[in-house]
Order: sequence, then C-alpha cells, then structure tokens
Amino acid sequence: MEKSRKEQIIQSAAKLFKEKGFEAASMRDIARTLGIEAASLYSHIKSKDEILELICFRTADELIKAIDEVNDLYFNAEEKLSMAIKNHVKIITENLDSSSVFLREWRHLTKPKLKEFISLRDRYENGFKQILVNGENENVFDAPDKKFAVLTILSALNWLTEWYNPNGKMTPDEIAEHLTEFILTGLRVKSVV
Amino acid sequence: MEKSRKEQIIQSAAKLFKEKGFEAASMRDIARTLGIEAASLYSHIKSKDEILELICFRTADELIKAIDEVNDLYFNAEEKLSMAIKNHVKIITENLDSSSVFLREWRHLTKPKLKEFISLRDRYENGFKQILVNGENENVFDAPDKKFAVLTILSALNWLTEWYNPNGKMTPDEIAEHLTEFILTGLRVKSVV
DNA sequence: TAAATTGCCTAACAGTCGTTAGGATAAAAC
DNA sequence: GTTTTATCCTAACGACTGTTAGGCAATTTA
Repeated sequence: MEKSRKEQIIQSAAKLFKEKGFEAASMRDIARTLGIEAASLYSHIKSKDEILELICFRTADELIKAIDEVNDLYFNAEEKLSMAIKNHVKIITENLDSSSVFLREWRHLTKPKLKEFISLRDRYENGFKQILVNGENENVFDAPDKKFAVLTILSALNWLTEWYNPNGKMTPDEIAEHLTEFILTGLRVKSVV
Repeated sequence: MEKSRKEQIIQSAAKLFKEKGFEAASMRDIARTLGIEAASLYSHIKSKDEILELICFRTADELIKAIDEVNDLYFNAEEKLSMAIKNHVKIITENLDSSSVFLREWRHLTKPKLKEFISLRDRYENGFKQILVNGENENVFDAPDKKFAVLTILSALNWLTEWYNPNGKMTPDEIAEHLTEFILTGLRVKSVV
C-alpha cells in the first residue's frame, strides 16, 4: 500500500519548506508537486500551519524518544553519549527534509504551539545535559558549563542538515563515529599511552 | 552624525529578517519600524533583494578579511585557530542580526548573487582548512578529514546566533576561549602531565 | 535668489497568498 | 442499491505582496 495522501502532502511540503523556506513555499507549490489544485489539499489537512506543526512535532517526538531510551538503557556515560549521537545522526540523515524544517522553520509555528515546541526542545537538551552530569560523576568528562557544552555538541550535530549528502562517501554511522571522536577528544594529537 | 537613512533601513531590515525570516518580513514592516511608508524606502534602496544582498555580503567580506589576516599574521597553527575563532565569535556577537541573516537567509539570494555568495563562503571555509593543514604539518592537530573537521568547527561557532545573549554572563572573549578549548581537547578529562 | 537634491507622501498596479463554498465523480461500506 | 467516504474540481474571497508614478515640502548648493 502506498502512503496516504495526507502523508504525501506532508512529505512534499517538508521538501519545499526545506528548499524555499516555510513562507516562500506556497500551497500552490505543494499542490503542483502532487499534480492537484491547492484547494484540494484542504480535503486532507486543516491549514498550512498544521503541516508545519506535524513536521516539527514528529521530529521532536522522535528525538526525545531516542534520548529517553538512551538514558534508560545504558549506564556508562561515554557509551550513552556515543549512542545519543548515533541516534541523532540517524534520525537526521533518515529524515533530511523534516529535520531541516524542524531545525530552521520552527520559528514560524504560531503562538501556543511555538511554546510547546520550545519546551520539547529544552527537554531534549536536558537529556544530553544529563549524560554530561553522569560523565562528570564518573570522572570521564570535564565540562564545567554543561549548557554551553550541550549547545556546542548539538550544533555540530545539527549542522549536518546543511551539508550531509546521502550520496556522499560517509555513511551515517561513520559520521556519527567521527563526531563522537571529535567531541570526546577534539583536534589535538592523541598522546601514545 | 547619526547613521544614514540607508544604513538605518539595512539595520532594521536585518533585525526583522532575523526575527521573521526574509520572506515573512515585508517592506511595510521595515518601513513601520522607521515611522515611514513602504514606498519611501525606495528613495534609499533599489529593492528588497538588494537589502538582503548588502547584509549577506557585508558579513561575508568581514569574515573573509578576518581569516586572511590571521593566516597572514601568525605562524603557529594553534595560535591561528585560536585567533580565527576569536575573530569569528567577535564578528558574530557584534552583528547578531546581520550574522543570523547571513547564516540563515542567504538561500533567498537570487541567481547570480547566490553563486557569488557560495563561493565566498567556500573561500572562508578554505581559510580554516589551511589552518588545519598547518597544524598537521606541525604535528599538533590530528584531523584526517579536513572538510569534515572544518564544518564541525564552524557549526559550533555558527550556532552562537541561536543562543548567544548579549546580556548573558559570558563575554564574547570567554565564549571564544571555551570554544577553542572545546575544539582543541574535547570533552575528555585532561590527564595530568 | 534660483536651482537642484533629499526625503517623504498618497494612490495605485498587477500579482500572489491562504482559504472557503459548493459541487462532481468514483470507490467502498452497508 | 443506497449511502457514505475519499478525492478532486472551479470559482472566488479579502488580504497582502513588492514596486512604480507623480507630486509636495524642506534643505542644500550654485
């Protein structure tokens, strides 16, 4: 069975929102990619805003589910961080369009939903923060300013949407490995033990 | 002497483009913040597109000038990287609105200017890449995939526009220091030498 | 003092926007 | 066989978009 019309609409919209931005992509643009008229979209969705909400909140839910799982399943902080990064990279690379919209276009969410979204995002960041606290207790991480560290880590992960190419040489897992290595040990030459 | 009207327009536009996005911010919005009519803007600027171009290319020029200077003035790779990061943070934090537009809204540049912009951005990235090559030759950096490393570093720097608060506790220089430290040595506990 | 320039105005343009109303057609469910 | 449901259509709405034309008043220059 192929995807429901609604799902097709959301997918097309995500691609266009990514390419042109939420405001610049019109309902008529979305309709055109599906070979129908703009008015016909409204048999499947309530509004343009609703499409954006669906895209943003789905991705948010997926990320939160992943970080909660990691914090539940693993004990070791290094392992936790490594898994969290792997999951993040996986979710982003497997849903490039939605992820870009999630990261770039959430600003266009309207009032009540916007607040809800931001609190979800904060919750995700706290999941990462928790890992850093764990790592400090285990004496393997050194990050005095946790919030700063989390934002720096996530920024490195999120920029993926700007340059990741599904046809490139690196697989998502390789990217995750590189990033983990980079985040853990930085640029400096590793001393031979 | 206060800023020219043109400069005021660009500044107001940058703020609005940052807050609402390029497409969502209208000429009437910009005019309103200056207490004039939208049509009056055209005594000072050619088009909405021109405003975006001015914002994007100014920031690009400033960044490129800074990286070229660093590569000219310093020899030591670690010092170079540290200075490059410091300059980047300085430029971004001192021009938060323009920088956000530069990073987020450049997609809306139109055809010929868009290409020009991308090549400037590439040139900036190459400036950083050069530093990593230096560091490898000096045997102080270990980054097999230079492009990957540069993108990861820049992503950490660029996310600043998303969370930096001029009224926050950290000064730009402190932020730059933290970032340099993070990029150089990562999260891991530093062994006592 | 006359001429030119600057900075703004009102009015309007052609086009696009998201969305609704109301109806047609075909397939699925009862 | 009738009703429901899904999917699409045309036509139109009011609002808003970037931009131009043409003119008025004040300031600066010659």
